[in-house]
Amino acid sequence: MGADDYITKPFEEMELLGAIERRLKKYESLRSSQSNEEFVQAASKYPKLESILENQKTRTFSKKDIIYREGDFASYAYLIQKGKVKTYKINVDGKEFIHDILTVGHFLGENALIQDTDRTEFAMAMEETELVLIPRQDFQDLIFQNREVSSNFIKMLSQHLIEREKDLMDMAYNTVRKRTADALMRLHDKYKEDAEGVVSFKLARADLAGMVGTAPESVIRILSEFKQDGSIEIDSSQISILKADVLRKVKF
Amino acid sequence: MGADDYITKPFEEMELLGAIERRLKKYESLRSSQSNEEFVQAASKYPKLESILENQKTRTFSKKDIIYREGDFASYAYLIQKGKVKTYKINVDGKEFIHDILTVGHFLGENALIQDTDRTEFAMAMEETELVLIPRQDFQDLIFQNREVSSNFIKMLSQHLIEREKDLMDMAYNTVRKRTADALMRLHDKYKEDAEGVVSFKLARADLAGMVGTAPESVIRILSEFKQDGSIEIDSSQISILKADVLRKVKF
DNA sequence: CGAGAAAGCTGACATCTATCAGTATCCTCT
DNA sequence: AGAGGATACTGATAGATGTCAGCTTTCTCG
Repeated sequence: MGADDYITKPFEEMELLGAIERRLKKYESLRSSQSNEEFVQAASKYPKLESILENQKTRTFSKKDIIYREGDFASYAYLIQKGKVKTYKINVDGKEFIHDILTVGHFLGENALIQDTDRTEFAMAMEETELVLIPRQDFQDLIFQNREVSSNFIKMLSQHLIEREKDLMDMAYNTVRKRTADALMRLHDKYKEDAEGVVSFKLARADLAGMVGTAPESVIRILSEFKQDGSIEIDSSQISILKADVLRKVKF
Repeated sequence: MGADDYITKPFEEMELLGAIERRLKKYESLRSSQSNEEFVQAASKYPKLESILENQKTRTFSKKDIIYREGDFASYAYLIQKGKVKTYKINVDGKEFIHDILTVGHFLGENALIQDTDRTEFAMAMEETELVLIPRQDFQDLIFQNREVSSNFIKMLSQHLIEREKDLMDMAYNTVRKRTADALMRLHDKYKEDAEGVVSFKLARADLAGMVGTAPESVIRILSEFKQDGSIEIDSSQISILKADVLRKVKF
């Protein structure tokens, strides 16, 4: 598959390229909305990529540190080695809209490099976080100088676009209640089960509200409904999903 | 710029490729949300492309004919030669959410070919419409077999993604009133001024509602407000934008 | 550990918007 | 041109959700 195209590249870059190709191949074969997380995890498990990344510069961030701001020049893409990061926009009234919550093994901030623009969103560390820095030029060379990779990137972006369009319709016509259930399911599918087979995660109500596109108070009320019917369990900011099947069936 | 890459292709394809490259270059240099329309118009003005397209198969559709359905195999991309087409999804309750309204010179249905999937949306002729058919394989060869084109496609898709993410936040936090004003402005920017410098277009309330993601009655009420303050003029389904500047400043 | 801050929660309330029902107007097709 | 259907419009109403205010619980950091 076009191996000749990068025969002259240094070893590290070849390996990283290979890993990203594989990541994209994997992605291509999946069509569900949780596929993003899956393929990124698949890539992060690739041992060669791991070893390369260990040799790179890293940087640490404390809770609530801003990693980059909307409008910033994009110097790096990042790989999360430890911690949790939210990417979000802020609207004219100062309300946050959270795009994504990323954890270990996820890539972060690559879009501005692909697009070759300034940052279009904010990224904030939600806890103590360590990131591997992938310099702008390295990343761009990787993406644009190989036809195979480019083709796969096109498909990946196209897939994301389709998902966003579905999100848009959901945002237009679904109730806050359903959107909240959907957000919980996205989180559910992203986190691992514990020993008892229960998925749980720590997330501020305000952040959940930012994912849903609503007010924290509304999220709180809806969560207590879900708690009433035994779908979830709440221990302050820790949310445990007890009945994912029930939540998935929420219609309004 | 990589002319060698397609030296062996037949003349027509070279020209079409060139036109699409130019289309993408043009796009790349623009960053506003109306750029999609602009670059497509730019491409359609390219005379060689026009002449090639004249030799292709065309097909006509009557008002309300469905051009393709969600789930269909995507056999063609289309170029609109005459008429008006809406692309939309339908949610579980049967409500339409309109992605786009496309007119003469716009490409249609190319996304499923890039993505290499079935249709993810519906397309319906809103009036008597004539489309040029671009066969699947031709289009895919064009897109994927040239690095330059691929790179530009990546940037284009990435740009669309950024726009959709903004749309998503707007959908989450803006009122129906503001979203309606925004939809009117999108239409305003897409249509040409008449002799008196006024932009007007014919659009069913239900379709406008489908663009905004609300009920037709809500759109009607909001339009009559805009009519009250002299921002628009209404003659049954014909809407004339009189004060675009006022509508652009609508906050809630 | 304790104080102060941050986050979670609850109730009251106003408002926006969806829905339904009914009427008026327009458009299409013969 | 005229009939019938589609579309536009209006009013009434109910329900969902945003906002504000105040209180409680939890967390953080010195």
